[in-house]
Amino acid sequence: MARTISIPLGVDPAQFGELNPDFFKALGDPVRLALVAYLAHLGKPSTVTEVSGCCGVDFSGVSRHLKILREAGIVTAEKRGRKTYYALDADKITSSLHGLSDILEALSK
Amino acid sequence: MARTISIPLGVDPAQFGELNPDFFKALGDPVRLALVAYLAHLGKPSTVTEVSGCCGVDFSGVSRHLKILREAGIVTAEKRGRKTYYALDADKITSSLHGLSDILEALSK
DNA sequence: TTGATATTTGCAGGTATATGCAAGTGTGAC
DNA sequence: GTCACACTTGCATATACCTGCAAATATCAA
Repeated sequence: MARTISIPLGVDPAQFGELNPDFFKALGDPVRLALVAYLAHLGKPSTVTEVSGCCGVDFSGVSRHLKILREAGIVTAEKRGRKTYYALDADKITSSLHGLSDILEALSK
Repeated sequence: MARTISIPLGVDPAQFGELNPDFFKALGDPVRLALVAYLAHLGKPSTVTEVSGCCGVDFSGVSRHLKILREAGIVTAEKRGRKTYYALDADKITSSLHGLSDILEALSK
């Protein structure tokens, strides 16, 4: 699967912010979206064990989902001892959303 | 596939705006994201034929992709004669993005 | 009516994704 | 060292998805 979109002919690549399908794909799964909501609810870096059980999936699956979220720049992962703390990466999420907001702004002009 | 996420235990459903995985999943495909960018570039309601050829997929595939984008509330479709005009639905996109922005705001508090 | 245009849908293929269970890795406690 | 803990990864299965081609539908033009 492509990591970035191929800019269509006639579209100025600089016209819009970065548009990465992997970012949206990562959020396009109900479990991962629930994990994001739950991480926001907890409001602090949390472990796989802590967030498991909120989505009805095995913790191994949660681990995999968190990896996908991390690779998409949605969460950060920090290892401390035998625990890994996952937290929302607000800055990266914001910048990933800019591509879309730019499109909407361009439309209203 | 679930249409909405199941709210994790301990999360107040009213705390965040609507979070629909189908919205993000629709944008999580390189072709569909390119279509969105191209529709924005054209800046006007456009037909399947017009946007086809910008993504290297058969027009039948483009038709299917546009249907997915429509069902996700990203584009509108209006039939006029034998043509169907697709256009970005800025309002719906904006409101779908609010769920995420709400999360980010809640984090910074 | 006949034919061209515009789009949608059925079908079949290949590929990708999500899941649970079990096994593996690494770290800390004793 | 030995054990439990926290997490990750391999494997197998089932499901979902994207794609092109061809056929079907619908509208307009002549």
